[in-house]
Order: sequence, then structure tokens, then C-alpha cells
Amino acid sequence: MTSSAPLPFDPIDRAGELWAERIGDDSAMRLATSIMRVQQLLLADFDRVLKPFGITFARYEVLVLLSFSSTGQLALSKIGERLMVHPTSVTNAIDRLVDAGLVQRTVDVADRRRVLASLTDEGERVLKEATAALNGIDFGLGALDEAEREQAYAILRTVRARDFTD
Amino acid sequence: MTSSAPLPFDPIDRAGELWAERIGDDSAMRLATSIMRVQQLLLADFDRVLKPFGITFARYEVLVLLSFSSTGQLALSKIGERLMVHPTSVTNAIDRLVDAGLVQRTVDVADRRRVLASLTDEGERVLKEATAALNGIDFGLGALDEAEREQAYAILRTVRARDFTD
DNA sequence: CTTATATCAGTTACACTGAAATGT
DNA sequence: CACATTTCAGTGCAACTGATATAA
Repeated sequence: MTSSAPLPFDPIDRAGELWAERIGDDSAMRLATSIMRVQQLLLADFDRVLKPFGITFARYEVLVLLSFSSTGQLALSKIGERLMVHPTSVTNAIDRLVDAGLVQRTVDVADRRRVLASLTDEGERVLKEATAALNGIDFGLGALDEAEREQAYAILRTVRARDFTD
Repeated sequence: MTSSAPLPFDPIDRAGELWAERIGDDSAMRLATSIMRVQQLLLADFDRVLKPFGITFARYEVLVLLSFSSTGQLALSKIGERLMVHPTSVTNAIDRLVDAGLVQRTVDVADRRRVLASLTDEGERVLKEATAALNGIDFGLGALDEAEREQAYAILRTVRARDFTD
């Protein structure tokens, strides 16, 4: 448990005050620290909710991506591109998902260097239930209304701009 | 390198469209995924910049916290509370910082169960330089102006509200 | 005695590097 | 041949669990 008793003050606000006094502009430091902490909170929420299904959030993302593919199949290299993860991490994630019976590997007949991954029936079932579970906790963001989500999304999209050209 | 060629489209926008079609409201899923990705980008920036100093961002945060302490000393349990990290992670981080000569351990004479950590002179020097380096890249948030940073900070603070009571 | 603090041993997850196997 | 795709071996970091030593 990373969650213990709540503090009587916001530790990032506190750090920001001292930073502003001693170092200078604190807006970047506060937001950066904030993003790190919120990511940690969300990941803990996701892992807790997904644990009954035997998957991590990273593996859940793979399942979603496969279900969204028009042919139902995706080369491992494509998965890595889309999810921005390292090739060896994709191989490892797919290994685990295959072991769990949620995904199957097939060699691409059009280019036999490629390995295609696709959902098994069990994978589709687990994905559906896991998605319902994550929606049930609003992806950890139930404290925000729709407008706040869209605002935060738009701002963070600017930070992600280096990921894409459009 | 998690960074490869940029995609010709935003993969999260794309996933959001399919999610909205097939599942329902996509604002939470998009923002959550966005936070995970931005955290990854920032952490990669930080690790790259901090590498010459031989510290990770987690250890940098420990150095900052120690420098902000009024007495210059802090019990390991306090460090864990403030940074919201597990006791064993604190022990490990302090181990590494001591090995690197940046931090020293002393037993608290007032409560001999406690171990106090404090910066060495070398630790103060490294902290100063590392802070300058991180400021030099605007904590990975140079794409945002001050108003955007404050807006995003305020929204994410609502998500962090479970961390504190104030 | 119970509780708090820190540590240790061992596990898991995931990013990375470097190298290799295979196929285009 | 160069290049792309995947895999393997091994490293580093950091979260976790469970157990232990020490002190309040």
C-alpha cells in the first residue's frame, strides 16, 4: 500500500511555496510532480481493479488495441508503435497474455518476419469485463467533471505533441 | 529509447473515437491514458538529464525534500509519507544516495528507532546542479505557458485530493 | 505486551542494452 | 548485402509482501 494516512496539507503546494522562495518559478515543478503522483494513484486504482482478471494495465491496453484493430490481428511491431513501448516489452507482454490464454500468436504469411497477435474468445470476454470494471471506477477520474477532463486532456495533448505529426 | 518515429496521427484521439463509437463516454479513458503517457515522457526527460549526476528522479525528489527541511534532517518514515512511497523504497533510495556520497544517515537520539537522513556537501552541490539542469528543460513542460500549467495543476489537484485533508 | 521504525529477502513489472535468429 | 522483425539474456529501478530486529 502506497496509500497511508492522508496528510494535513498538500505536499506539492508546500514544496511549491519553498521552491518559489528559494529557486524561482514553481509552475513547471509543481505540474510535473503532480503528473507523476496522479499517474501513481491511477495505476494503483487500475491494478487493484484489474487484479481479479490477472492482467496489468499495460496488458489491458494491448487487449484494447487488438479489439480495435479492423482485422482483429496486429503485428507486434505495430503494437509497440501505437502504445509507445519497447519491442522487448511487447514480446514480454504478449508472452504473458498467451500464457493466460487471452491472446494467440500467428506468423504473418505476407511477411514471415512478422508475428501477429489476436484475441482469443477468453481474451474478448476478459476484455469486456475488465472494461466494465474500469468504467465502474471512472478510470480513477470520478472527481472530475466532463469539462475538466476535456480541459486537462487538451493541455496534456500539447505535451504529447512530440509523439505525432498531426 | 521509447521514442521512435512520430506517428502520423494521435493514437489516443484515435482510440477515443473508437471507444466513443463502441463503448461510450471516452473522456475518462482518454485523460487517464494521456496522463500515463505524459508521465512516461517526463520521466524519460528527467532520467536523461539526471543521468550525468548519477541519480534518478525519485532520488532527486529525496534530495529536494531534505534541502527543504528546516533542520536539514528528516526521518525515513517522514520521507516516505511526504513523497508517498513505500518504506522499503525509501530505505533502498537512501542506500543508493549514501553509496553515492550524497546523503548521510544518523540515528535519532530522541527516538533511537528512527534514522535521520541529511545532505552531504556533495549532495548539496549535486542537488543545485541537477535543479539547474531540470529548470533548463522546464521540467519537460516547455510546450506549456504559465496559464496552462496552472490550469492543469488545479485540475489534477482535485484528483490528488485523496492524499490530503486540507 | 503492543506498536512504530527500519531493514532484509525475495517477487513482480517493465524499461533498457546488446546480441542473435530469421526473413525481406 | 543492408535492413526489418522478433526474441533472448541480462541489467536497473522501483513497487510490493512477509519476516525480522530494535526500540518506544
